[in-house]
Amino acid sequence: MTATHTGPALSAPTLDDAVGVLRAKGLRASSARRLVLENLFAAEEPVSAERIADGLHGRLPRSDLASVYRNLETLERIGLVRHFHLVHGPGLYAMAGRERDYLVCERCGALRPVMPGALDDIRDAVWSRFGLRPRFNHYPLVGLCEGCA
Amino acid sequence: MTATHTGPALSAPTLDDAVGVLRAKGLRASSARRLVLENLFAAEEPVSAERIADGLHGRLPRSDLASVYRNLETLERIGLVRHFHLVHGPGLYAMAGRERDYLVCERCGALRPVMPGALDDIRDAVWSRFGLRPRFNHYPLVGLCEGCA
DNA sequence: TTCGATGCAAATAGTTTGCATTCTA
DNA sequence: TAGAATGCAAACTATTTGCATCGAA
Repeated sequence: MTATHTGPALSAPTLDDAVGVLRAKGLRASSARRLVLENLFAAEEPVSAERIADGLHGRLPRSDLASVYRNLETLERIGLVRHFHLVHGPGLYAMAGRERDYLVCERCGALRPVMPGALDDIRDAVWSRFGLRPRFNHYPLVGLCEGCA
Repeated sequence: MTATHTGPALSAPTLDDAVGVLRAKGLRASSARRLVLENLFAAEEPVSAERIADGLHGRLPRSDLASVYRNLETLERIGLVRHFHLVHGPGLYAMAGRERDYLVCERCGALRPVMPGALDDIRDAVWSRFGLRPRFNHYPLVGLCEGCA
């Protein structure tokens, strides 16, 4: 179906670890590929492909957008990277293990990140009622916050 | 924030009801607008703007895609129509009150529609823990089904 | 020295916008 | 008959693909 990697996040706390994973998978650690990883490690927040291509607004060298997309797809396929969507705008990418789950108010736009474990009860409830083990890190939970409800 | 109508779904079981709502809101019941409504009433499933523009594959006259989008936005703003997204592909539109919530398996693509009320427990749990009243009808719940987990 | 990866350009999908014209209320 | 809505074309955003070339293993 989707190319989404669904196993456990690979452990890659540093660029060198990530490069090690690449090699272990028989993939090449090209300079463009490393640069994508450098961007992801340097970014404190999840970033779009566009933002990676412009080197986080020039902090790093710029790279080709199509190659960025190809590399993000590769890195996601092997579990080093995850991407998700907010309500508007491009997909956002982060190193696996750094993701948060997001709650978004559809009226005021308030965005609340929570640690992935915070939604485990909810996940369990969906699993026992519907036989689907949901991840809430691909799409945010969209609704009305207390102020807007 | 978004133009999404967040109040209760308007009651419009027939085309004439919907036209009545339009007029009550001071909006015009142009023929293009009516045609969009006819498409939505005629479709058993939620449909894309493109599919409406081609008259449900020719069952109805075709209309201009840009106008279809504009009309869907108008109809959604006043609460007659809702749209949501699955994992891939265009947004899908349906008359308000006809929507389902969806559970999608990210591996095999299995799509399971449930009545909106079925997720009320989950909604309540999210509300009490996080102060967000989620709707699960804008994005599906994405995860792994029993077969794929 | 091979084949995976790159960079450029062009294509694609989905949606939005500008504007002169048409039609509803 | 005023202004809302239309239809066409063009722009736009996000993403993907084709292909000749390059470079990591």
